[in-house]
Amino acid sequence: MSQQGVTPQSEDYSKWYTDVVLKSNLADYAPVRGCMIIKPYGYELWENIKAELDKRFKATGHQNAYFPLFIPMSFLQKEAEHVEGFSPELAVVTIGGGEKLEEPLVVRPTSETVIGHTFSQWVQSYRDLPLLINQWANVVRWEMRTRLFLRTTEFLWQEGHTAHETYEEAQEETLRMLEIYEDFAVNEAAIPVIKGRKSNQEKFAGADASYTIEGMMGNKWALQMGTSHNLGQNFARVFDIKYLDKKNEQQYCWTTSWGVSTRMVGAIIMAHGDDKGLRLPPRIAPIQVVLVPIYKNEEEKARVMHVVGRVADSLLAVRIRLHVDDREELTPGFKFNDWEMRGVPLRMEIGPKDVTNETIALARRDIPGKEGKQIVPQEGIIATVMRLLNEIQHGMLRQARTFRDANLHEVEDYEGLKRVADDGWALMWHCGTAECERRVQEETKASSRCFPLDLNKEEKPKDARCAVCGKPAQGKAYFARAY
RNA sequence: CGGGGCGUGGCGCAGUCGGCUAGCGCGCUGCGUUUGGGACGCAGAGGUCGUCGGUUCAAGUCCGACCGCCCCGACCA
Repeated sequence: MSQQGVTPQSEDYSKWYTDVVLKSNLADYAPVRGCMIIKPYGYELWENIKAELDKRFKATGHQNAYFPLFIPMSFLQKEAEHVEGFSPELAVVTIGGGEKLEEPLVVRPTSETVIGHTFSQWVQSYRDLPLLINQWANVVRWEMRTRLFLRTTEFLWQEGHTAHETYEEAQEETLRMLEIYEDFAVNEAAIPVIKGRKSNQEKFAGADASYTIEGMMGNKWALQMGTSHNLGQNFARVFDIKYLDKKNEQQYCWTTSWGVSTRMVGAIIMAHGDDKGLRLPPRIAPIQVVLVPIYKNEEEKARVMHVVGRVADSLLAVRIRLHVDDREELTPGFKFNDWEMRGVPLRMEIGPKDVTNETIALARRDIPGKEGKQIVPQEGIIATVMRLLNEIQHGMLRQARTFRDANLHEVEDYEGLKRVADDGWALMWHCGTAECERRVQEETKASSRCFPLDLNKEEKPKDARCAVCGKPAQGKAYFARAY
């Protein structure tokens, strides 16, 4: 790298983001436009995200399976809204083995259709329900403009697909998975999120209702970090997913789908990163602790490395993800900066003084400068590290929440919305109509994010009117600049 | 697709009133000295100047076309 560090956020947030992704070794541009190469460090982060989500899916009775990458074009065309929504961004295969194909194959942009087709064969009776399936896969959407992790032509994700006997069960599932996403975001990624329902305009093509978790990024823009859809009987009808109920009558199933993608990595970068680079929450960080040995000569090296080895072994033994940076050609100072840029939550230094005093120097990534440093005894280091990692995890969530809450504003009218539109999120009564949302987006660049579930529980006042157009309000909605 | 910027060793750039062996910083290799907040010295390796065509005694430099990338807007997890 020619220059050290990353572009400051205040100078150019978007440049900062790209710098962080490239310089912290998460990913790189690929030779194909809009595609990326996820490097080992970035992939390990994704694997940790994946493991935590997968654990939660299994715990709620879901099973993993795998469906094909290629989908017959005719499948997509069965659901009118679905095909209309996706056709502009499809990659289509027309030649196979040198021969023009009878029917073009779509590279999956999502799998509702193939899975719908399959479900129709798997489901016969109410005894087969609920059917709870998830798949980890790559998908392709031909986007006009791409950004590393946030929107790439090909991305990795998880898509859950379920079928149920009743609308209520499907709705329950839809919200259960939304809560799992929230739980992951808050407790693993340390990002507070707002759960809400998408407006008609923003919902998934083919869904009856879409739900979202929205997170606030460092520039106060919103990012949809996960979605969950109640698909009603839309896909059941076109793919003939039917079951025989207890009264021996044929019924259409109620289906759901839900997904989280590698975009989550982008969320983590932008919700926590600072001018020094990445900051990773300990629970999902590929490296939780980096240990930098310090010595001047062979004699010191021998003494230091002896202690380094002992400390490293003890931490590794209790599954702490520790990395010893024993590169000889770099100075400790360089390593400190390097690992800070790469977001490692906790740094340990062991030098001659520590060998003599039986201590270890620690530096927290979440607290900059001297404040975040301390010298601790080698004795009891496991407990110390575990405690600190836990504190860092909670500290990061607290910081993100304080920032987020400081930038949420309730507004009474359109003027109020305009005032906060490019510097935070605006909560207001909203009619939910397409015209209104289009107007707001054109005039303020802010788009409707969601009707937050928590804030729309109570009966709304009879005279609640849209803050922008004055028509009867559907509920309270957040508007914000969004990725 | 519209607006803006840019293509020169791995990365960041200079060189562009045409002129001789195409430079600089970082990185890389070797050796030595260094090492508690981005070390230093010496010796090296590495470039069909985005592509194609034109003008010229001579093109990184001028002209034309094309290709690609990045940023800002219209579609989306």
